[in-house]
Amino acid sequence: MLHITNIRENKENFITLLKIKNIDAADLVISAISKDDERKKNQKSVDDLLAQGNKLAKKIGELYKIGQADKASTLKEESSLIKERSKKLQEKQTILEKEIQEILVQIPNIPHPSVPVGKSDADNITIKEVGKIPTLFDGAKPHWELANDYKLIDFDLGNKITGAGFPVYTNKGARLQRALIAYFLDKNIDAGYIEYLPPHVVNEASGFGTGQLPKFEEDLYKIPSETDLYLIPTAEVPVTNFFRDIIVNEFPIKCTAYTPCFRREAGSYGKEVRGLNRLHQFDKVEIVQIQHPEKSYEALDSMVHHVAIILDELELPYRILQLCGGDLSFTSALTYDFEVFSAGQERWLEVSSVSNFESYQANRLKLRYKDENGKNKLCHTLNGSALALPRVYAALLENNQTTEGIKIPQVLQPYTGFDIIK
RNA sequence: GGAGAGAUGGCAGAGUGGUCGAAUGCGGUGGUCUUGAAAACCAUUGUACAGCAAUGUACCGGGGGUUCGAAUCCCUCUCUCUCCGCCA
Repeated sequence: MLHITNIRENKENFITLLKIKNIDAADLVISAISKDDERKKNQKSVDDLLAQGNKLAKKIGELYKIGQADKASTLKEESSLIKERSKKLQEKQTILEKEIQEILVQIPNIPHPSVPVGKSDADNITIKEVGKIPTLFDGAKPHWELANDYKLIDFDLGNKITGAGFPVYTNKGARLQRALIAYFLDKNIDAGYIEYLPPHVVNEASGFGTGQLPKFEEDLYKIPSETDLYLIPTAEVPVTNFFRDIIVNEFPIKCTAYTPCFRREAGSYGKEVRGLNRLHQFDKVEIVQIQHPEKSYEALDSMVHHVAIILDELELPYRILQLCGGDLSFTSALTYDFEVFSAGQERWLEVSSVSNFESYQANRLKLRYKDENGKNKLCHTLNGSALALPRVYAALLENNQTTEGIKIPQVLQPYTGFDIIK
């Protein structure tokens, strides 16, 4: 959510920049500002009235003290009247505040000026392509067939106990999954990230803090109870919300967490979701940074670099994309996607998304720091996957298949305890 | 599941109807002293909104109520703790 004073100060600029996201926000921006004008005016009336009431109450108190309570009755009446009037104005104020909030949550984050214009993922810009696309032998297979042949993943079993999109990993398949998680976490810890193992369920306030709620409720699994809870769609939600309502005094804050992620993914069917390509539950290791606004883009670069190193080590061919305005998420100002080439399907699969949210989440979270003048300012938040498991897993199976079996990259071998799956 | 206690500033902890945005201690910041540091001493130190400012207003877990006036009284919700039961 954007801050209203920020919108006031950058009105034209914001409207222009939002066009990069293919959004015409002029009406929203204008109505937010005019509602806020009204809010300010009304606030002033309320404050004046309350000040008057406070003065009266003080006077009455003094009269009582000096034993002239009889003189207080007209003042009391006056005070009652003021109270009635202020109550009405306060109700109006509450409504205005709510209306402004409702407008603000509809305005997406402002894209960074460098974000390329574009309609869809077809317009994303390839920044870099690394590694050689492997040429496979005749009879090479996609990962869902490999997973079945080598008894690594049982999709049917998951289907039976839960439903489509909830695979069961078995034997070396489970071990490989666990190895990847441990390897990713170790890499992140080595890079200075503190490991957390958060709850996999969050409350509504957390969902709001990172921007999933209220707009994207249909993407989440909800657990109805007296206080509604939500299964996390990413570790970003619990981890970033650690810092809700906090004034931090040291930068950067770097966190990493492994969690399963739960997503409804309503409306995606067919080839796109085959095998591990798109799941309702998947494992992911996330990195999160809380940064000083002046350092956040530097941090974004370092996160991109960090993810690249991991993919280098895994010996997977990958490319880095800068998302165009049309593909950029609601809350992001700038996002780089990582895609690995999965040779069995001959397609690129997104395995990481690294974003700077600037102060968009921080404003919702009330996550602030003290600047050199002691004034509270909003922090910047960033996060990225390092990495999402299933598609890395798919690419490893597909790219490393040989007629002898599936070879495990060297860096993973200490974690798996085997170097080939036969 | 049963019974009880509680929620106050960064932390600890006072405050039961008016002078309380809130004592005190710790911590933080600035200063004095010191070659430097520590100690000691002095000062300062919550958040948000409105305002150029002076200042005003709101906030003592959330919401509502009583009252001229609420951190303080009442209702309600949430959460935490203790004891008993159950249990990984």
